[in-house]
Amino acid sequence: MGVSKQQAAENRRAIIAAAETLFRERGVDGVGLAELMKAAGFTQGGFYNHFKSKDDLVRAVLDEAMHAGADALETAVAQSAAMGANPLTRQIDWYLSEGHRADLDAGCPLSGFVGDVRRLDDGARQTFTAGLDWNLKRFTELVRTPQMTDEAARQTAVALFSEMVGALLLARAVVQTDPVLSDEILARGRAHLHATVRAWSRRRHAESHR
Amino acid sequence: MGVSKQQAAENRRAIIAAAETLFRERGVDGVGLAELMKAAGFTQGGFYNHFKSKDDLVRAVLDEAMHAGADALETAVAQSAAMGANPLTRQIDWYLSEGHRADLDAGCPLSGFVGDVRRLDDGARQTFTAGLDWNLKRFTELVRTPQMTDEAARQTAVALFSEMVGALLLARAVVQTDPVLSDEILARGRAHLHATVRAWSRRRHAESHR
DNA sequence: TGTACATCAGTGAACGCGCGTTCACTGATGTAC
DNA sequence: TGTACATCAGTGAACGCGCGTTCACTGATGTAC
Repeated sequence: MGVSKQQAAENRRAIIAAAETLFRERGVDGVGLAELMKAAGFTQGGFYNHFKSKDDLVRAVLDEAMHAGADALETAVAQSAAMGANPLTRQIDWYLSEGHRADLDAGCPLSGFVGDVRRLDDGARQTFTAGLDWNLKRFTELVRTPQMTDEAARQTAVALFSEMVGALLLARAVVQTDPVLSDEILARGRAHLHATVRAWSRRRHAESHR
Repeated sequence: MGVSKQQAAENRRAIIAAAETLFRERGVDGVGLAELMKAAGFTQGGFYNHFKSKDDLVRAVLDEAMHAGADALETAVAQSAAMGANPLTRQIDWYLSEGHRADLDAGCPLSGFVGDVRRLDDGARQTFTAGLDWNLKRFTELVRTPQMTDEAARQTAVALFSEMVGALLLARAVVQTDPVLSDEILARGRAHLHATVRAWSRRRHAESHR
């Protein structure tokens, strides 16, 4: 068909975007290349002009998703700072919101792919691991107060994030069959995480008055 | 081949057991019926003597896994009681142990299937939901102390279990690529959950001295 | 700046393969008399 | 209790289908002169 290099690069991005949506909704194994290429607006054969194999695409999708997730977190933190809000509290509320539960396509890639990643190839697993690593480091900074040790901040960040992921996944797993239970899991997760955040600030306060 | 009714029932159980192992390791979509029947010691065609379809088998597997998971929890609680140990603390330590992380085949079915269940058919999702529901009720009883309200016990149980599931899934997702991070997630999960349990007993103590 | 040609992203048909499911058949089990 | 027959869990080949991948071909883009 003859297409400019710029157009080709855009098409590649379109394939990755379509694949990310489909993979998150139905799993990597649940989506064929023909369907995927059609969703991106192309025919099946063109796939191998952009990717060496389906595994290669999966790696590209994970890579893209992790970068987008990191960007989204930074944007949210910057917005919270501009509004004078606590970025951590806002992140908790967004993460365990009904909107995020429904937004499989574009939500947190760590919870989106955590169930599949074990079965993906080594490159995809490394990308996922790097994304989790970055996320936990960033959370550690958000959790941190001047009074906290490195150790305490890290401990808190890992525990907080684990609870966020667990609550979101459980809420998503049952939302179709028991929306009331699903809502309850989200609400109790938010309440508990808020209480935990409040508990530290109280502790910090107490320590600073010693 | 001509087989007694008892033998046929045992064979059905063997197929379910083989399927559970394979489904947990590689996902429902990642396992074919031919391979599955071979793993159970039969040829492909016999499958439909026991199940109406693959979806029917998936439902049977979920059902079996949920009952086995419930039995395992009751057994653990009874053992803890017999030893005079706190069943909740012991459950946390087991759940976030390296052994449970490695034991995909027979560990908690809720964390084992939470990633897949969204994509399974309605029967399987209902079985999963019923299993989660039971589990949260049972956890609420384990968490409960005479001083706690129903509401507080339920709140705590849901938050605890979410964190356990999230930490286990994240630890499993990265164990191959970064075992140090994986171990850290488990250890920090245990530490945080223990601290949370301790915090309630302190609070209960304080309240009872009012 | 204009012409000649190599590049390569696109098309769409085809490949072998494994999928879930169906089928005709076998023969010990289990039942009816 | 013994014989005749229906049942049904097993076998293994076959079905159509969609999978990931390969291929020959097209034609505008992009480069060399």
